[in-house]
Amino acid sequence: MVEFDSPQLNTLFQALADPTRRGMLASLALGEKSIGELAAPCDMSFAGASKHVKVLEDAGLLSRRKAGRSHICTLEAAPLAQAERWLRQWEQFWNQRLDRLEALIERGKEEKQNG
Amino acid sequence: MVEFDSPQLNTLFQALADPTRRGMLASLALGEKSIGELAAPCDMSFAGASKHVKVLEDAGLLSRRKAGRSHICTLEAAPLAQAERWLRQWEQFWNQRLDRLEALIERGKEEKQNG
DNA sequence: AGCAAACTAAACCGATTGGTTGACAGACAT
DNA sequence: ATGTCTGTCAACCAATCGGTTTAGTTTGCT
Repeated sequence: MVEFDSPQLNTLFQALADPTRRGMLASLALGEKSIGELAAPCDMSFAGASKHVKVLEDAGLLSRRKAGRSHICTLEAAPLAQAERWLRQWEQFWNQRLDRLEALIERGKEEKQNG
Repeated sequence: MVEFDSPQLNTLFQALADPTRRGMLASLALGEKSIGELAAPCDMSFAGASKHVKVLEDAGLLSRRKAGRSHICTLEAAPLAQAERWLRQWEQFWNQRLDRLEALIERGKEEKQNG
């Protein structure tokens, strides 16, 4: 059966459930960023944004290295890939449903034409 | 740019962040289930499990119909597909990283041979 | 040495979460 | 009619979350 009791997935999905953090990931996809650069567009205190960064780090979604007094963050995509793999388990299921829906629509058209 | 400020994704990932709820989804993938059937393996009060079902329902992940005194739940895969689509945005990014990693490993091998 | 910049840590706050129990409602059986 | 089964709702609780402010640390600048 499908594996669902995974602390990894807990923290991962939890981290992804916040728009501020998803925004940070999107920003990181364009290249490495310091905490300050990640925090700038966030419309909240610096410390607040820094906590979001920590959540992402704890979820394994970013790594950081120190460069002078700045902390440079890099997107770590592996956990995203894991989440995607988990979601893909349902692909067959929802394709079936879509096929059924399509068939239903098709049948509706025919009835309209014939009736 | 990537779209990240989506209330849909907030509730969706939030709903997926709990192992009890992921377990319910897995159970639902095998077929329709009553609330009682979903709650049975949950090791918590009936009302507690019922609240989890409601979270999944609010996230659009399941729909229910009443049959006598039972509520029958059906998995709704569309939101899962949406989440998967969102995650797939990073596919190119992490493939790049994997390629770079692979190149690094390859270079390591060569150096071992030549040095 | 002294000050500013880039962060983290800790204490605090209100709102939400995940769970409980107990009371209630609707549908079925006798 | 009474009781039972399935499920919701409301109240409550501790813990976590998302945010703040204040203080402290490390690094760089002059």
